[in-house]
Amino acid sequence: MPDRRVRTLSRDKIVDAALDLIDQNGAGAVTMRDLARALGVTPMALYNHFGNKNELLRGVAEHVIDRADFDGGVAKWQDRLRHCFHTLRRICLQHPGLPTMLEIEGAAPASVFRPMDVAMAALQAAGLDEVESAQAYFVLVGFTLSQATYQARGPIPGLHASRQLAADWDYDAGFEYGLELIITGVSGMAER
Amino acid sequence: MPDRRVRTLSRDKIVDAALDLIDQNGAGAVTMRDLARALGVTPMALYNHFGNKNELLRGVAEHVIDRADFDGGVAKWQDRLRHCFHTLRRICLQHPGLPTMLEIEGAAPASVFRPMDVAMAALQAAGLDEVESAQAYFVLVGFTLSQATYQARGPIPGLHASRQLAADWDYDAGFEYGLELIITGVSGMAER
DNA sequence: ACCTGAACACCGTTCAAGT
DNA sequence: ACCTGAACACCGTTCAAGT
Repeated sequence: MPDRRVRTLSRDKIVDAALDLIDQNGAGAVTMRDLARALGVTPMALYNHFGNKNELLRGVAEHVIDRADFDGGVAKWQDRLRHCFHTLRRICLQHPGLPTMLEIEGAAPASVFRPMDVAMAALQAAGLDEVESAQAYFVLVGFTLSQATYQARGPIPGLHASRQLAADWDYDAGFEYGLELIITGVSGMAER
Repeated sequence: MPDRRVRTLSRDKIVDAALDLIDQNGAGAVTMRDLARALGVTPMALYNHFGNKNELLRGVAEHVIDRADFDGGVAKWQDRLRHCFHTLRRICLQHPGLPTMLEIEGAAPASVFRPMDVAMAALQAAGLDEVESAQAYFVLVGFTLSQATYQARGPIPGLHASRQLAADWDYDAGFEYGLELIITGVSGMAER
C-alpha cells in the first residue's frame, strides 16, 4: 500500500514551479533555494525527486518540448520545415530560458530528437541523403536557437548601440528571411 | 614620474593567464580565485585592472578576435565568406571557451563587429541589400558558433549514443556542408 | 519514503587596511 | 596606485537526523 498522506512535492509540481521562475526571471536565475522557497519547502526536498539541478532542468526542457507539435501534418517539405522551426522558435520565446537550458552540458533531454526526426524526414523528402539531412538539420536548429537567444537577451547595450541594428531591428523578419535562405539552400544542394 | 617598481600585474598578463586557463579547462572553468592563484596574486588584485569578471572575459574575447584575419584578401564573395567563417570557427575551436564567452550577457566586445563588417561586405557583393546582409550574417554566425560549441562540448552521453551520430560524426564535413548550403541559399535569395 | 537543519566547499565582490 | 586579508552574501550539494 502506498502512503496515503498528501505528498507536498512531486516531479510535476517542481517542474511547473521551475518553469514559472524561468519564465519570470530568465534562464540562469533559477536557484535551488529560490525554487524551494516558491514551493514552500526546503532546498534538499528537491533532491528526493531529481538527482541534481541538471536533471531538474532536463525535466523542465522535456516537459516543454513534449507539449509542442513539431509535425503539423502539412504536405510540402518546405512547409514542414517552416512549421517545425516556427514551433521551436515559439516555445523558445515563450520560455526564454529554454535555449540556454538546451545548451547547458547534459541538460538536453532525449526529447530534442523529436523536432530532429520531423525535420530530417522533411529534408530527405527534399532529396538529401541521411547524412546531409543531419548536417542541414544542425544549420536549422543552430540558427533558430541562436536567433531566439539574441531576441530574448535583447541588444547588448553599448555594442549594438553603435550600429543602427539596435532599436528598430525586426527579429521576426530576420527569422523569416534566414529560414527562407536556408530552405533555398536546401533546394540548391538537393539539385546537385 | 611613474612608479618604477615592477608591477606584478597588468591587463595583458591577466588576459594571457585567463586564456591559458580557458584553453586548458574549458569555458566556465575560469574562476577569479583560480586565475589569481595562477598569477601568484590575491583575487582582489584583479579588480585593479578589470571592473568585474565580465569585463575581464570581454578583454579575453577582444584579444582573441583582434588577432584574427577575417578578410584574407580573396576576390570572390563566396571565398570571402568561406575564409571569414573558417577563421571564426578556427579561433572558436582553438579557444573552446570563446563561443560561451561571446554568448554571456555583456561579455561580447566591440570586436565582434570585425567579422560582421567583412561578411556583410561580401554579402552585399553577392547582391543582397544592407538589411538582407545583416539577416544573412546572423544565419552564418549562429551556425558557426553553434557548430563550434557542439564540437567543443562533444556528444552528450546517453543522448547521442542512441543515434549513430555519436562516434563517427564528422564535424569538419558537417561545417563544410552547412557553409555551402548557406552560400547556396545566399545565391538563391540574391537572384529573386 | 520523504522532508528538515546544519554544515561544507565553493563563488563574485565589498571594504578597510596596508605600502 | 596597487595589493592584501578578512568578510559578506550567495551557490549546489552532503550528511545525519527526524517522521
